[in-house]
Amino acid sequence: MDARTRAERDGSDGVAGCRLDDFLNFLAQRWMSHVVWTLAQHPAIRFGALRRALPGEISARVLSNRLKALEEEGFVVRRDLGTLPLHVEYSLTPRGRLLDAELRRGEAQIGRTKIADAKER
Amino acid sequence: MDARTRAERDGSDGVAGCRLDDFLNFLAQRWMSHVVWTLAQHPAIRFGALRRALPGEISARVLSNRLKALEEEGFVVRRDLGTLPLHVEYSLTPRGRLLDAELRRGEAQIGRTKIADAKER
DNA sequence: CAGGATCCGCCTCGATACTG
DNA sequence: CAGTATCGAGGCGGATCCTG
Repeated sequence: MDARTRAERDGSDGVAGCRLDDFLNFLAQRWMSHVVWTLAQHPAIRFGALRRALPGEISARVLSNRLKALEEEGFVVRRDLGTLPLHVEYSLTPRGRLLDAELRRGEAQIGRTKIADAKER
Repeated sequence: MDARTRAERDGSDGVAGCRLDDFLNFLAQRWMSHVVWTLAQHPAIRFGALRRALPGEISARVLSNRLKALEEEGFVVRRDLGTLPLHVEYSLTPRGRLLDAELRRGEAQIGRTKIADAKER
């Protein structure tokens, strides 16, 4: 599969907004910000607990994808604690905590701003 | 059509990340940040010029949608200058300039960070 | 020129079933 | 328990055609 960023595929390199674009896409993925937010409230948390801690129903598949992505970007560490029944803990890295701080800041900045849904009309 | 925000549909009201979620979705829509960035470089700019000023090819339909969304959120003003051939100018509101500043700040914060694509694997 | 209307492919997510 | 594999549905964005 094409592993390049969207900015790269667009040939829009060198123009402001590229890296930012990828960053926004990364964060805007469904559940992503919730996952970060929830991880930030625990020193470490297991897969199932994290899943239940999230508001609403997130499928295991998606949670797994998000955690993997976060890990790849260095926001999260995965710790496998032996076996049977499987125990895995996730926690934010220092960089992850920075991200959380940024998100909180963003939320504060938005303040009372209302943003309608992003649907096409 | 369902005009509620995703956060509302998820029943995740009251949990941190809702409004932020919508905001991220809003900004992460394709071309959105580029449109804001480009608008910020002109006091006012016409539809076609804006279209050509954007890096890569954006369809008229999508640009129209983005501008409409930005206008609805109070980031952009649309000025219709008489008729034939149609002339329409778009420009950022003070609030829109604030948004641009935030985006620039975000970009600076990201710095040399690389974020991989948001695709599923 | 500035868009609206349509059609359509692709991607993302959700649900379900399965495994070490 | 912590995932992976597979399938299907819905939504977003691109292309094309059309109009005041």
